[in-house]
Amino acid sequence: MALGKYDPESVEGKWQRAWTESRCFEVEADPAKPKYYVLEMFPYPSGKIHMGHVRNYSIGDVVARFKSMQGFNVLHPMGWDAFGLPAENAAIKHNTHPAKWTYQNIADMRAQLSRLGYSYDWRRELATCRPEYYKWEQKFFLKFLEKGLAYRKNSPQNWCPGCNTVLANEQVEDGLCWRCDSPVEQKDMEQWFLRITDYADELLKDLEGLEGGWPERVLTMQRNWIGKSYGAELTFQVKDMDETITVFTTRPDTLFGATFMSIAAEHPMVEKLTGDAANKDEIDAFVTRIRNMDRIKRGADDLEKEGVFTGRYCVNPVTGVEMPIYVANFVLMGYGTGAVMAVPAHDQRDFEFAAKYNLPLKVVINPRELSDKGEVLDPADMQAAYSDPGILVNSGQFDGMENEPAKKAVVEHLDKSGLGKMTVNYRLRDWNVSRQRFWGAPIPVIYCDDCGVVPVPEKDLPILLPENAQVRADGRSPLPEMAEFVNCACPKCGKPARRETDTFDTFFESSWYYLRYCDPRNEDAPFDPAKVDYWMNVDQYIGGIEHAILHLLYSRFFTKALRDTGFVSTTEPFANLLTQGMVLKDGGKMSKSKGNVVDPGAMIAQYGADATRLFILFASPPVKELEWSDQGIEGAFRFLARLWRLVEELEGALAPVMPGSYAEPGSDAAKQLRFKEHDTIRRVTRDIENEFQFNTAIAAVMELVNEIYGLKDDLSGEPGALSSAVATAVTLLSPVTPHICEELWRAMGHAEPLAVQAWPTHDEGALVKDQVTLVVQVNGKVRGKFDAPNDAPQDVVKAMAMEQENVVRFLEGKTVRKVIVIPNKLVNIVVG
RNA sequence: GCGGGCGUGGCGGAAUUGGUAAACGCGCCAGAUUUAGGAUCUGGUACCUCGCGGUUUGGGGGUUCGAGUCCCUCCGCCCGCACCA
Repeated sequence: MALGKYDPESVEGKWQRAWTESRCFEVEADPAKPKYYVLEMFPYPSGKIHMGHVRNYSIGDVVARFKSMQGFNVLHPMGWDAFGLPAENAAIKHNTHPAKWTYQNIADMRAQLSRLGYSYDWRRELATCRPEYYKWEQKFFLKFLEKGLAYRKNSPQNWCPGCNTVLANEQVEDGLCWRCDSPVEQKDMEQWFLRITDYADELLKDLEGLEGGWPERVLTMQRNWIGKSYGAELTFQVKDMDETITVFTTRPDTLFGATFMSIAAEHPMVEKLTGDAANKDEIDAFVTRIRNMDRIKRGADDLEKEGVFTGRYCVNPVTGVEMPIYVANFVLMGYGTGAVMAVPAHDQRDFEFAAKYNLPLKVVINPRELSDKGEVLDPADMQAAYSDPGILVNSGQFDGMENEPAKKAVVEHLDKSGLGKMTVNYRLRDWNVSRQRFWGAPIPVIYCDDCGVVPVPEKDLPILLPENAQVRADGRSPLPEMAEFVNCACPKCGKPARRETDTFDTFFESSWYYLRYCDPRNEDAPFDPAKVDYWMNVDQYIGGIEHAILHLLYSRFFTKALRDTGFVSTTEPFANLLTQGMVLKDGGKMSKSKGNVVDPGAMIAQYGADATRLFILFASPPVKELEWSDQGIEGAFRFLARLWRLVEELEGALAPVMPGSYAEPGSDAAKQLRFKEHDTIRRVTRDIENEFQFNTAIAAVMELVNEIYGLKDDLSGEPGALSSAVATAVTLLSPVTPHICEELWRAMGHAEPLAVQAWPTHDEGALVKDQVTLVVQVNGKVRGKFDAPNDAPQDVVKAMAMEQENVVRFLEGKTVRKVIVIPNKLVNIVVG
């Protein structure tokens, strides 16, 4: 069989068909075999794959093929995160149903992905918008309701006017909608929440177990997001009212210095406190202004502190001081209790606020240096709050204590009268999963005038998204207007009732898809627990850093919630996480507006899938950003053509031997090639296994190919040596560029596909050289090189080093003080 | 402010973890071959120097026979969180 010219298109099509026909990537759970689950974050079916997808999925494919060749039973699935807004917006634009747009895009993208030759088990493909899929999350929701993990409440929520829906806290970035960048507003709404805060501590603690497997950056981001802080809740009596206000503070040790109180504009007490205030109008105007302020402005750190006095006071429980209560613009309802005891001497914000409104400062923490001198900080001298540690003063019985132990002592003192307790506070809020959009999974509850909120009985699932819905031009969901959807009978009393018209946040779907892949066609259950037990956890998860908090936190929570509702036994979904870097062009992100988008389809058409994969894996290590280079992909193509020509030239001489199989004594050239061959096996295996350093693994194969080119003429009489080395190069490269490698493997005479061959292992014996080259240094500077027998005795090596011509020159007239010998590597002669 | 990461040729990036800095590739230069080529092959390519040699991993200092790698310090860049009480 003559190879002819390298034509990627025909080679790639041929092997893609061959893999499909041989079903070599289809796998089943088999407890007798070691498993490996490699998963790439599934795409949103936008219609077109981009270079980010190619990078993500190429990384995953190398891992999958490599592990498979190493003998693992590899689960490598692909599917579609198919609910979401773009489908709805496209449907509005083209006056069609979101499903139609979505399924068309899925078909298009599946075809594009297929052209890249990824080793997916396509039988497991899923789309989250299919009732067979979302049915099960409706069931999960019912279980969550039963367990109290889902609940409904009315509260101020993030409203995106651009998307016409609420957003979870995680979906608001710098006050803007994560999807459309509209400024997010606050709106009081009745919504469904999942109690992710119940898991705050576990989510935080279990991050320790992910150490090493997950990037430090992601762990840190999750820790910050959960935001655990230790402190106390202290309760203050409102003067002349039968009301109390509870604050959260990390500094209970400064309680004696609390001179006023600040509460958030959204605090439920505002109305009660100001009901009969003389300046009620002024207060209301202030509260309204702050509440309507856009989030970016309100969150800016240069925003001037301002507030308004409510006319009410509360009583400091330890000093009896009457503390004026202010509504202040810097107090957030979403953190702690929405009320802060103000200690202007020891908190910078309170300091600034006190200066503006002329409120008293009281020093209660004294710097140690001053205490040692018998002095006390004078409020009149203070230019800023003193927030460092110190010794308590002006604090009654606690005077003289260190402030750290005083925290506990003060709280214990208050605890006797029920006014204080140590608490832990989290920044994390419960997850709002309601969305006022159409293209999502319906939330399975019914509202009955008599019975209230009634869960849909399990037998009535799935609640289907109507196929005859007509999307509205204004973007609002058509569901509330659809009588046939809304009107239903109360499952409890049978009277007419109304169906919930909100749908789930799309992150609900992506929080468990990795479980469904284990058993995607199950019609009786979300998955067979035995299959999930076999395949889970995901051994290697690969995706973008943008999901560091959103999807990755939700999925971790979901796994724990499903564990507690009896669906799974695992507690963390993803053992190892690789966050791949972005693909850039001209130093920036590829975007339509910049006009710097490189279309993968065009690259594949011009250079082939193999060259595209090779370049994207070679140009940069996976975690780093990758700068797209048109010359770079050309170079990748050139290398493949060079490899092709090598096999073509040697074709008649090559025998279908296994990689690394040549072991005859042979000529020096054969020995040299054999060394390179086994060294390459060692390096490539190590580079892929340890750190996914595909770039250096590829470089190693290139070196081997260069070596074969250099030695081939000397080895024309030893075809076995050449055959073995070529087989090695082709095999080691095959996870990266599988098509061309299959073709060359076949050209060597092999009958079985390369994809199902065993990954080669190196022979230590081949790495032992008779002669080694050592470097001689004089005072740490390289002065010569020489060859010596492998593992020659130190004395011999030392003597040889000293005899080197150039070394002699540098030793002249000097005294040798010390000679350091690193066996088979280096000699350093220290002279003085 | 808090936390995480990074800094190596013209460029992307290597360096078996303390042992020849710049592997591999891109680009560039020269030559060969070719009707021609953006194809292919050979050689060169960190900087200074004709050369001997000297200098070089953001700057400075330290440990060591030996430092890109370890320690201290300063500078710069990127990312995340942030009026968090």
